[in-house]
Amino acid sequence: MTELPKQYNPAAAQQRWYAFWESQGFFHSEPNKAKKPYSIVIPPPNVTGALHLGHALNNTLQDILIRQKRMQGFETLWMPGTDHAGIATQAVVERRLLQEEKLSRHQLGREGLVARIWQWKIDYEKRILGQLKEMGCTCDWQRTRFTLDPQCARAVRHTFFKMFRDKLIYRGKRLVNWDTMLQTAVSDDEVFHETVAGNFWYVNYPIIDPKPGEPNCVTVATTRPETMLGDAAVAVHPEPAAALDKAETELKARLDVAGAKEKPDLQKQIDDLRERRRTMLGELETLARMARDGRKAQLPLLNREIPLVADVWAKPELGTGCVKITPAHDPNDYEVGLRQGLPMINILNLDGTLNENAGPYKGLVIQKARQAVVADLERQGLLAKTEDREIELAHSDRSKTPIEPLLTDQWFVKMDHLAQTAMDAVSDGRVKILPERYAKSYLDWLSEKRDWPISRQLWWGHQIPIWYCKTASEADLQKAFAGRDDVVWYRDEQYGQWLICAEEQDLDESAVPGHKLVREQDVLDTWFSSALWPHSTLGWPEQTPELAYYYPTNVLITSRDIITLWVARMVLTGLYNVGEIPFHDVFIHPKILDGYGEGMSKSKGNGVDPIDVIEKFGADALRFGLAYMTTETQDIRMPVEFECPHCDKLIEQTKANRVLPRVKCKHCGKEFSTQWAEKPDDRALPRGAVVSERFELARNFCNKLWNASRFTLMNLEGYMPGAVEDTDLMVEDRWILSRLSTVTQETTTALAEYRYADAAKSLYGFAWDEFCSFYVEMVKARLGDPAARLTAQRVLAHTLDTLLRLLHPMIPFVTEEVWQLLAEAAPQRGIEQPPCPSGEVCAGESIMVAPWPQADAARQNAEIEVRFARFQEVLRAIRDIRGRQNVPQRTQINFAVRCDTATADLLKPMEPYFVSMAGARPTGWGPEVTPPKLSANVALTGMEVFVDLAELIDVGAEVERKKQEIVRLDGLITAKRKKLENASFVERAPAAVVQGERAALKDLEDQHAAATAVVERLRGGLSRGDL
RNA sequence: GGGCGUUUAGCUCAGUUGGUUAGAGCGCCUUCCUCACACGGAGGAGGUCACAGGUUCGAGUCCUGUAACGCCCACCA
Repeated sequence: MTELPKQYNPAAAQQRWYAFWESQGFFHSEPNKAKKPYSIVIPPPNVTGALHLGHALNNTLQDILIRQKRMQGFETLWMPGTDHAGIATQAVVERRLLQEEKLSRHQLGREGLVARIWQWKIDYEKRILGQLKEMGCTCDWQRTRFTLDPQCARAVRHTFFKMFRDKLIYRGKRLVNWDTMLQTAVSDDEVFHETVAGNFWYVNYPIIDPKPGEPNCVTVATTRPETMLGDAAVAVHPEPAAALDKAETELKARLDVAGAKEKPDLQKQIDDLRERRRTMLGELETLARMARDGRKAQLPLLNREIPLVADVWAKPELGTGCVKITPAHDPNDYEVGLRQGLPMINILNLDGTLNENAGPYKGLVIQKARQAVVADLERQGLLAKTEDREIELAHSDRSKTPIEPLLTDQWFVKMDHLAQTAMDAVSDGRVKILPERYAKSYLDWLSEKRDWPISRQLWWGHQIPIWYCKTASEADLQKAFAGRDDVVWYRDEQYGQWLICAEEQDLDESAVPGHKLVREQDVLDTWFSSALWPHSTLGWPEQTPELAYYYPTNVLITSRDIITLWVARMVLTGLYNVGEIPFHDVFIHPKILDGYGEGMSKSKGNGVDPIDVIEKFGADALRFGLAYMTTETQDIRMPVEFECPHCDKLIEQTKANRVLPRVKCKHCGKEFSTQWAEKPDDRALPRGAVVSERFELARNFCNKLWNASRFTLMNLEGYMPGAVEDTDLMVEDRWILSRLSTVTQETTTALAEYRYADAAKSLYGFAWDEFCSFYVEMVKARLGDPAARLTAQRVLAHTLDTLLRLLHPMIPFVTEEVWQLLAEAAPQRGIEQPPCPSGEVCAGESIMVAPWPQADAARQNAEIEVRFARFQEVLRAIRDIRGRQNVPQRTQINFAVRCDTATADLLKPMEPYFVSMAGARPTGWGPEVTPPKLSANVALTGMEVFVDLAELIDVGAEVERKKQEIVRLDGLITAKRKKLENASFVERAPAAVVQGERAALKDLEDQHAAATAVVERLRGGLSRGDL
């Protein structure tokens, strides 16, 4: 065979084998009654942008399961696709349009913009799917779906129609989060709060016709003074005294149970409250009475009369005790407005400018209006005071601009019943969320049962299938849609119109003769289509064979931030549409954080592109590294480095340099560009990849495996298939087969429980520390011995073969590369009788479809493992002495072991391995062994190893070392004796533990004696001048 | 304000139902380019397991409290 390179070359293998697998159709799945199904739907990545390391993790974990289940004989389907991500994608494309062409979406028009977004989608979908392929993902690409494609669109239409017909969808005026830049409503989940520096303005509203003893104005505090233009009232608590009492009682209750740290703060609050009672209560009570009397205040600037109202929303313990009520622009005030029957005065246009209700401020944007209002108030002497204050300001997640609460007409899904079904599915265990703690946030969120706002004023998405008609009578509709069950309608009394919903086909604007239908312009929330993903991709609403076979899917693997947005809604629509849960398990994987504990994101500049990792370390290393880091509780912290394109050295990424367009390499002094490079001279520089050295472990591991394979392949000449005779097996054979069986079991169980890190560590340890460090080393001699060679080859090939199969789901490329070579060099490998009857077991066309190894419990051999452990101990002792005495590797040393005869019998057969693995020749075994005059020793449990060092030894150093050891042992012995002298320990601890402690003590004492003896011998040697 | 998570070697993390002298990888030190592998081999240094109490014969592990960090949720003028 041709010589293999010393280093595994991932790039070539990746390209070759992915193309091969795909051409063989291994990824494609069809319903197959002869096999059990195993299916996963991908969390469809947004077409907003390219995938990052979080996606790489998510998809690696899915592919590992899919590949393993495929090998286990399941008919596996991994359903791929992408999400149109309505608002996110439109926002990205609009922003770019504005930047690069100075065009707004209105200049382009709906059709034009949607066409642009489609082009974006095509580009990014291609890039995303390409990234998944480079990672080795075995999705069934023939089934790739997109949440906006005709099949998904049909599912959306059917769901909407069904819900509308079932009266689960309604239209209503609600205060929504309004994004003035994108000009759409966004849900609470698309809003983030950010602390910004702001002000707290105190404004005086004059009282109309104050009577004697009454204040002549009422002061309110606000962070948003411009909203006063929409004020409908000023509220004061109806019973301020009682409210203050209540607040004080609550604070006192908290004071009683509070820790020392909080107490001063609480006490201060109580004092404030009392002060307030003294100074403000009288006036508040007067105001409450005035409110009951229907008195009014004068709204400054607009000179509108607004009522004083008594409402519990006004907390006497806060602010001035009075609060302005702006029902159309504040969620709480909205509630007050409803309670008090106040007018809802909207002062905003959809673009964030003020409308005619704002009088002279009409046309100003909010920021300008605020300045003008404040200035005018000040001029009129109505601004009582201004304070600086930090404000938690709501921002749109998409446009990053401040959210304005706005009263608009929106569509909603009623959640009460639907949410309950989704809660039940998790509560009763039909859907299992792992780790379990995440079930709590799922249930908490659903239990609020807040109606789901599903309309978005966007152009990119599923247009709501509703047509409005104002003029027709119900008889007209009945006539027009006679005999059709795919059209339903309801009366919208508020606007005096019909809402007509069509299940599948769009309605023509003249569908009702003599009347004009107008289609709803809004589109649906992107999660509406994502919610259907598990069944829409399988063909619902058709009863397809796929739906019958693959649904419910087995597991959903996703990250924790979309448990509510997505997971909960999938469960609910699955139950509603299909009548069955969408998946049995939900596995929530860790988040990837940078070295500062911050989440990775492109906008922060700390994001890592999986392709950069693949280019530097290989796809297998990416995958294995991620699996290795996927533990149950810990997020993955990953310090990030730039890789200098000039000298390949790594430069730590800091918060400072991660936002720069160019970075200077501290090693070679040359500059390179980053993702921020925009100016031509920045862009001209070579780009520095962003990577993390946390993948080195995995890269090195792949290389280690490659080299162990290389060794195996180099030694398979003359291989003959066939079973091995049990009597031909050497101790190391039995040992490695025993370990192999255990590891097979561990890996299988770990993956079944989504314990990826455990599976990876188990395989890593076995491959490196057992297979490479011991088995391969020990088998070397036999490979040169014609009589022993064949058995050695067979066990070696079998072990490597099994190891490759166990590793394949995690590192598919290198295992396939080796597997193929192994199939040529050692066909039909397998050690049992007969190894591979049909040849299919071991020498299939690809490791991808080879069977998953079965743990052979009969091969697990405790006795052999004990013998091996003793052997390894002695070996380590010899190497230890060689190391500490600085004896060169090539200098052979002699050693003897004093131990009982049973141990001697155990170790004697290992003699040749001491020679080959430690360059050490045994001179004696057993109880009779006497130490050479000048020797170094290591005392082990029931054994003492002597290395005869004659002229080699540095006696002074050895004595010093031993003295330190004695001190250490003294400490341990004292502690142990004390423990054993403790009567309650001896009485109450289990006998086995006590016995174990006694044995440990004896062992320590033996070690102590041995060390003391060695010191004496060495000193004696010195004093007699034997050196 | 509520909830969740984390805190173990310089760094990144394991540590199973409480039980001998707490582990790994990287980094560091010594040494070896020995015929699979320097992306390697051999050896070594390095930890009062965040802190304070408690339960227990025995606590990194269980309980309570404290602190720091992170995440999620929440309508406060």
